[in-house]
Amino acid sequence: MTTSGARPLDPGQLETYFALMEAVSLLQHHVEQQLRAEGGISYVQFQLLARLADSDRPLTMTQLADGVVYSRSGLTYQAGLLEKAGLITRSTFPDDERATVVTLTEKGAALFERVLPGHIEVSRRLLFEPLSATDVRHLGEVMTRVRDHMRARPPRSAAPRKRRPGTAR
Amino acid sequence: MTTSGARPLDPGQLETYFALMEAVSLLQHHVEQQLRAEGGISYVQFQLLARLADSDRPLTMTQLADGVVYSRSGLTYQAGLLEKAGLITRSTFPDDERATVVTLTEKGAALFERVLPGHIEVSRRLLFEPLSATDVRHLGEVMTRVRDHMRARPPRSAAPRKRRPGTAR
DNA sequence: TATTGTTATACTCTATAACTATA
DNA sequence: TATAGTTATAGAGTATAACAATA
Repeated sequence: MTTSGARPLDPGQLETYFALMEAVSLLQHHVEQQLRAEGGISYVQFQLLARLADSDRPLTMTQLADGVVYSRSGLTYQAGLLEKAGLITRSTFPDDERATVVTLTEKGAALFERVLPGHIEVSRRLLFEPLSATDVRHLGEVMTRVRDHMRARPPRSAAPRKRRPGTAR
Repeated sequence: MTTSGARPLDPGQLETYFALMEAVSLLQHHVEQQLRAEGGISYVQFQLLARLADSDRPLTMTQLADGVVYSRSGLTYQAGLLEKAGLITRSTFPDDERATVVTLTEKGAALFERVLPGHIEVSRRLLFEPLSATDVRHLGEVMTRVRDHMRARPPRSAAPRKRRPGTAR
């Protein structure tokens, strides 16, 4: 193995990849700062609040986790923090008592509303300021395609092992 | 206060922003998995090795940190790990004895070479596969512009400005 | 005094595995 | 047996502040 990736990228590709990674790292860092400063929350927590704010009905833990967090316990941890801060509530889902439904409290909704403008302002100042309308449209189109591609194509080599259902471990 | 960012984004902008953030989050996650699985290193550590591999001369800690890590102690921590793993060495810089110069060991260079193909393969499969050559060129051009914009325009509200001891907080 | 880097420390976050309870 | 979620726990990473040494 390890020969699977011997084929080099085109020169421009590597540059593009690094520019993308570095730019987004910087963006993430600034966004984290803004959210922490103005709302005392992390970007992960912001995403969870955003999902709940976006949905007109409560979400189960599993629905909430999707794409935001990569382990169940990670979500339980974050939900615990949000609940302790009074931003969400958790309760058993009557239709399936294994599930937990998560609701945004008024305080949570208010915090989200309070934090959102600054969040948008950061993205405008750091990301959109140097871009034309055409750039933005193209970037959005391209990254949407990439995102959907990734969602549809889960890891191949990244997974340590194909675990069959029910296997130990 | 909090009205600083009341102006809304154009509809497409918010979508673009979230698509970008989610796509790159997924990409980062896969990349971390690959690096951890094949080389036992994190993306931060990969970046540090990459910088050293890219440079024909050793770098000081400060040069190495630039853009990769946001605190001095964070770099010291990472350098400590890399040194303990035998991937780099640190020694005093004769010309300025305050500085530490970092050198890639043969083992470090070998690890980097070993891990790079898989890294490239992940980026190809997840990022580049759904993109045309034009998309890649445009994406690279746009993200380079954004990156340079961010580098040139450090945080406004987020900056841990030089504060004198005893200031608020 | 300012700068380079390290250390001590506290904190946040993540992930694996074992667990409970429902289906 | 499988699924939803929690808990226990361990480990990785980050940041702030105090520090030492050099410029």
